[in-house]
Amino acid sequence: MARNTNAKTQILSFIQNAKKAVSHAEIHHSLGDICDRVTVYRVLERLVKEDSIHKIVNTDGVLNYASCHSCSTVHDHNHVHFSCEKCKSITCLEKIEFDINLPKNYSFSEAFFTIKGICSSCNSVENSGVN
Amino acid sequence: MARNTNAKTQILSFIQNAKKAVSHAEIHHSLGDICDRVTVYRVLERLVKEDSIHKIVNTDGVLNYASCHSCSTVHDHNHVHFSCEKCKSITCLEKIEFDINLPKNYSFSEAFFTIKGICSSCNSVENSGVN
DNA sequence: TAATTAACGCAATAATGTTGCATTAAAATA
DNA sequence: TATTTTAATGCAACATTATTGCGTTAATTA
Repeated sequence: MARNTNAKTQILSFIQNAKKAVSHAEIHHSLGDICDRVTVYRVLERLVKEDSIHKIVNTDGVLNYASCHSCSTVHDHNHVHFSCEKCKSITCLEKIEFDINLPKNYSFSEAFFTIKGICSSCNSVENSGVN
Repeated sequence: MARNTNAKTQILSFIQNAKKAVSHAEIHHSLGDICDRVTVYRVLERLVKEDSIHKIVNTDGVLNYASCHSCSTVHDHNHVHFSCEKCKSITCLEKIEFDINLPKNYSFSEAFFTIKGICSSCNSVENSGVN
């Protein structure tokens, strides 16, 4: 049976409190010496398998992890992610709808939709002249 | 000014003839000793910048490269890619339409849409009982 | 054909991800 | 609570992927 270890608790908490999707490197650097690099990989793998967090591939190929606040019990992975070119944050845009009409004989399994651009808060900063 | 070298010619030709998007590793292994690993990286970077090929991030974070046959002069990157879970191929599904309605104050730059599933040819193989 | 310099090869280095195995500790149970 | 079980960890080694610097090669221009 799965166990609630210190590493798992802290990593999950870190991801849940983050306002954006975070990478393995960010987690490891931020949590410092609470556990080994390898443990972070293994905990992330476990959390994804348990459906506590989900994995997002950034547009540059970097893997990021996020807990989806709107997904209460079950994660709906088929929503759109937004990747900000300025602050590099990845956020969920769950409100966006899309239709999938695959060609004949294709089977659907999962959708990974990411839109690149400038996020709301970066646009505000830009407009206000502050940086 | 940009130069047409042997490495560039062969790599571009390999990508154009491929029926699916190919990774750096696939290109380097297939073309063997025509050039160094580093050169492959640099040629791919150049080809992307020149808009001769485009870069696709697979759902597992692996970068793949493809020349888009339907994009004659200018590449339209905002179409959907299909990633087959069985044969691992990545193909373009340019016919799929989607609407993007970003929330207030977000700016759009580029869309990366990938759908995971089983492709047509793998489904046919499965149905015919052959493997 | 000579000059220019983009592109290359090679070596070194960094970053990222994986595996094996002995040890540790979470939680089930006696 | 003490003991047992084994999931989870740390550490070392290794594999893969990506980047950088620099001297050399060769594609293009003059």
